[in-house]
Amino acid sequence: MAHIKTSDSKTASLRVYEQVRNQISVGAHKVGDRLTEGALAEQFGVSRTPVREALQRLASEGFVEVLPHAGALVKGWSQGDVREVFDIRAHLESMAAGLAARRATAEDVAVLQSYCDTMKQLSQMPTRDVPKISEQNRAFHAEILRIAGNRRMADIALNLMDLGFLVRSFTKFDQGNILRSSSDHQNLVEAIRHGDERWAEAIMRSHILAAASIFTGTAEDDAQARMALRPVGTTPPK
Amino acid sequence: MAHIKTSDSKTASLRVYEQVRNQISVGAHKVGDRLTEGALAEQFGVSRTPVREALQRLASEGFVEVLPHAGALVKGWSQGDVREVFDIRAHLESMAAGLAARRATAEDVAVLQSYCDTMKQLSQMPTRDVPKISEQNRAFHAEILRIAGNRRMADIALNLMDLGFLVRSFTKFDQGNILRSSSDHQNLVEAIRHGDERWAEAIMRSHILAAASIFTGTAEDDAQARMALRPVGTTPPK
DNA sequence: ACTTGACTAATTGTATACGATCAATAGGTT
DNA sequence: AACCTATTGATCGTATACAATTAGTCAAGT
Repeated sequence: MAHIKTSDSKTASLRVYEQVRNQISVGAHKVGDRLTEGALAEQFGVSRTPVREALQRLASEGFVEVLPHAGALVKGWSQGDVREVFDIRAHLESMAAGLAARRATAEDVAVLQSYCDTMKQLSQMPTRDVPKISEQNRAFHAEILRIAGNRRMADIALNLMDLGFLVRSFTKFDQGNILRSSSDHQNLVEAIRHGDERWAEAIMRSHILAAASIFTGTAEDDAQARMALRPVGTTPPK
Repeated sequence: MAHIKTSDSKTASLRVYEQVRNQISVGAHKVGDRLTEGALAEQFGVSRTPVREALQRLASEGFVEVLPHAGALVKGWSQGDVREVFDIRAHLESMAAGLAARRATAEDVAVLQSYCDTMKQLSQMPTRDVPKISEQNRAFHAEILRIAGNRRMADIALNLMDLGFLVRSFTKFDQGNILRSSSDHQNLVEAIRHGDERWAEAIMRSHILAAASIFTGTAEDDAQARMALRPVGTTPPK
């Protein structure tokens, strides 16, 4: 049996990559699960080759860790990992906010304002649609990175941001946190509108470090994450 | 013709990756060259599969760009690209230097000092062994990143540093630049030895921005690089 | 001269097969 | 029991074959 014709024009590698990535981020694969090439190939109805490529990409982006002959492990996050990622983001994105403040055009500011407004609306609705808020949040940050004009930096920062979704503790974002975050965004728009680099940098820094403290302060639910995690820092390539 | 048994224990993918990477960095493949999977496979006596993996890794690291059906292009560098990379490095590595100043043990400082001494010796020899100096330089920076204790950041920064070898304008490092660089390193060791975060950060920042100006200031040799250049209005050093 | 369109050769994308390698397990020895 | 060693089964690393896609070419039409 050969071809169930997939009207999907993308390559199989990409489809598998996106699917697995999504499965991980919604928790379908828990931390420490072993993803073997054969199993995934069967699940998606493709051969091992595209699965391999997908896993390698996921590994290079930090979502999984491939062990030589033991399957790919879904990576867990220690508090140290969270701290690492948010530290880097705090530096890179505050730099980006500063650049954005210097470079933003009127249209850029308008776009930012619109993202900000949408998020404000969402955050005030009684039922918090956390995934949607999260999406708007990502778009807002991505837009600032775009305006900053350093493509490489944007790629790095966005990847780090997406990695954060591995820690799917959306519940940690209570109403108060969301409102504060939304307010931070509005301040960022103002700082950028006025071209105030220092202010923009400072807001972004505190904005991200605040998010970091939410995670590191209350990281309780993944006991399994910590268990599955080998004492960090030691990737043992022989 | 099947297997020439290579006593090399590494995987073929890795060997191909390293070889191609090296070939690019020493200029055996010029900017814009098309590397096809088949040709590389034949050249290295392996099948296309490991070549594919090597190329994908090289692409994810920015050394080449894979075009869907036209082979992998060896990437060139515009002045904008150089500016981007050094901007990011300036932020990440100054952050690392600050962390290192806070965390370094006596042994750490000793190691740094030894790298620094070696480099000082090399830089004072009449015949500049630029590759060796470059290697020591990399080791020095890598050590600071290691001491900083943020492995992710170290990975990112090292990759950016290695990317710099694509711009193989070693000749641009004249005696003066090398001596200044060596002196920067000694100052960095002092700052870290005294646990002076701010000082370490500042030195690293200026150290890297100085290197950036060497590249951007005299990037003349790639005509196509200039063509790809956009009047990117980023950070005019005042 | 310039565009258009079909054709061809080259290249990648994917499937499959097989051997190599390693983790896990069982069994024997001290 | 604790330790070592041989076996085994699962999993990967690589080679090879084939299908799908597209870049490049060239001739015909405007």
